Amino acid sequence: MDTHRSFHERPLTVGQVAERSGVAVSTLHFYETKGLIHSQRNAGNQRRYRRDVLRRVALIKVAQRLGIPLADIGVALSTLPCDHIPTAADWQQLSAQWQRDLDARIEQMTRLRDQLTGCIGCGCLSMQDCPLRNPSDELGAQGAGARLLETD
Amino acid sequence: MDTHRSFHERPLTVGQVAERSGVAVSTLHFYETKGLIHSQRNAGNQRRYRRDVLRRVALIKVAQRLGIPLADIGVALSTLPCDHIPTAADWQQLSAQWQRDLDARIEQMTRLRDQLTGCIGCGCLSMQDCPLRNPSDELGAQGAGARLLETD
DNA sequence: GTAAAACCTCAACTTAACTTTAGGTCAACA
DNA sequence: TGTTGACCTAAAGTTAAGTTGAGGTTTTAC
Repeated sequence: MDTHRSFHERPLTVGQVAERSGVAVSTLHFYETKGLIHSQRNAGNQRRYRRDVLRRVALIKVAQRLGIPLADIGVALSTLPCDHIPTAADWQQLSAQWQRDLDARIEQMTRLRDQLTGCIGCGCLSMQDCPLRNPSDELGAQGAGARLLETD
Repeated sequence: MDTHRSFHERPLTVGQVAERSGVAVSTLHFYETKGLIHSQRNAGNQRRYRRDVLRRVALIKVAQRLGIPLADIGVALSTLPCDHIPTAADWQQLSAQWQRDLDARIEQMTRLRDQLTGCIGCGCLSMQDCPLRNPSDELGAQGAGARLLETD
């Protein structure tokens, strides 16, 4: 039993993490320089990862799919404890923020789709009061707010 | 009447396009080098734009909000006619593709949100059969497919 | 008719997120 | 015990999407 546990808690090499997470070794090095992940070193100066790094990398990738820049992901990840392996509650708190982001993004995309359908797709080429003109329709994590769309 | 029409069809300078579209002059130059927009030159070699360039720029920005890279936007825009000012039908055809993209993106985001809610947010930290492991869940225009998410 | 504002080109710089290369070290195994 | 594959660092290169700067020309406005 103890043997079994220690097998499963044996730290991972960078190559193993790369293979299991699907990112390149160079990317893991890169993430480490950015402070997104952390490692211990063995006697020969090689990286050894705790297994929860896999979840961290997974979350990085999920966040990237949401268009969140690495710097912001780093800030979010830094709320995780460094002194112990994150618990379910730790992860939950982290993902809650991104769920709100996602909800907002979905809503904005939906609005965009409706506008595209109702405005560009239709005959309102003069765009007298096209909803796409709305300058306050921002797409959160993307940063850039919509700009004024003039009549043509 | 004729005076009025010619006023409205007078070509725009790059500064006017910049102001009315909300993008920088340098960006318009840049878009032109990428073939995303086109201009005529006056006697003094200055750019003069047809008014429909505003719609083109607007569409570029909408597409960018969807995460579509400029190169792909260029391909889509190249389906517009160069020999005449695009009609409503021309624009409609173009936007139809992006509506499908949008639909797909919205669906994927929704799925992602549900997974985040149901998986990372919950206690399934061992992730034996976590939906986020699903390697076939791609985010179209983003290019990168989801990678395998290993158990930790 | 002249001065300021707007325009021109071309090249170099910027940021994000990586990848590649070079030159060396460590570890697994036959 | 040697050699091959995995690792190490540091620096340079890459792509996307622009921005900035230098040096010169055109337009516009008084």
